[in-house]
Amino acid sequence: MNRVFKALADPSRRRILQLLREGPLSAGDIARHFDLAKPTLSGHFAVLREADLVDQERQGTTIYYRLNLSVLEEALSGLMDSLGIGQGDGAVRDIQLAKPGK
Amino acid sequence: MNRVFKALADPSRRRILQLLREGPLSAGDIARHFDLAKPTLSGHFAVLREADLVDQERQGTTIYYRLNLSVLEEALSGLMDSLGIGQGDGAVRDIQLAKPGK
DNA sequence: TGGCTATTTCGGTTATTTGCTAAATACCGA
DNA sequence: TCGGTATTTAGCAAATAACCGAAATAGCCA
Repeated sequence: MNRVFKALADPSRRRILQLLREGPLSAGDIARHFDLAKPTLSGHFAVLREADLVDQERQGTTIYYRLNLSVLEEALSGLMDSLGIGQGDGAVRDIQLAKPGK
Repeated sequence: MNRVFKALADPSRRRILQLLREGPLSAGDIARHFDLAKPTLSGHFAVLREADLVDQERQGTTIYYRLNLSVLEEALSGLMDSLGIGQGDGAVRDIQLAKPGK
C-alpha cells in the first residue's frame, strides 16, 4: 500500500495509468505520449509494476501493460476508510474517538 | 493536486492525517505518537500544509493542526474520476478492454 | 545466421526527500 | 525582564528518485 501511494506521487505515472484506462498499451505506445526517454519510462513501468498497479504481458517483441484497477481501488478505499471519508457505503462508521482533552 | 499525492506518499504523513481525523491536535500531541525528532515532524507538517491538507492555528504557544478533508476528498475523487473508478454508488461501468490476445 | 524492432539494464548525474542536532523564534507567566 | 515550554528554521548527511545515453536482451523474419 505504501508502494501504491509512492507510485501515485509522480505525475507521469498517474498519466500512464490514465492512458491505460482505455485498454492495454505497449511500452512504445505509452512512450509516444511523453517527452521522456524510454529508459525513464521503463523505470516508471517498473515502479507501477512493483506497486501492482499494472500487469505486464509480453506478446512477441512488444510488451503490453494493463491497468490493475482493483489494487488501486483497494488502496484508495483503504485510505478513505482510514480517514473516514464518505465514499458511499463502505465507510467507517463506528469509530468512537477519545477526543483529546485539550 | 500533485502536492497532495506527494504528501500522501509518506507513511508518517498519512499517519498524521489519521490522527487528525479525531480532531485538532497540537504539534506536540502528534509528536508523541512518533519516534521522530520534532524538527522532522515539523517538516512533515510543512508538507501537509503546502498541500493544503491541514490548517494551522496558533493558540498561545502551541500550534494546532486540523485536517482539511475537502482538499483530500477532491484530490482523491479527481484521481478516481480520471481513472474511471466507481466512487459514487458503484463500480466502473463502461470500460471495455481490448484484451491483447495472449 | 544476420538484421530489425521493442524494451530493458547499466552506469552515471542531478535533484529531492528524509532524517538528525543545534540554534532561533514565539509566547506565556512570575 | 527572565525563564520555561512549544515549535520552527538552519545546516548538513545519507538515501532515494528521476532522468539520460549507451549497451544489452528478446523475439521475429528473411
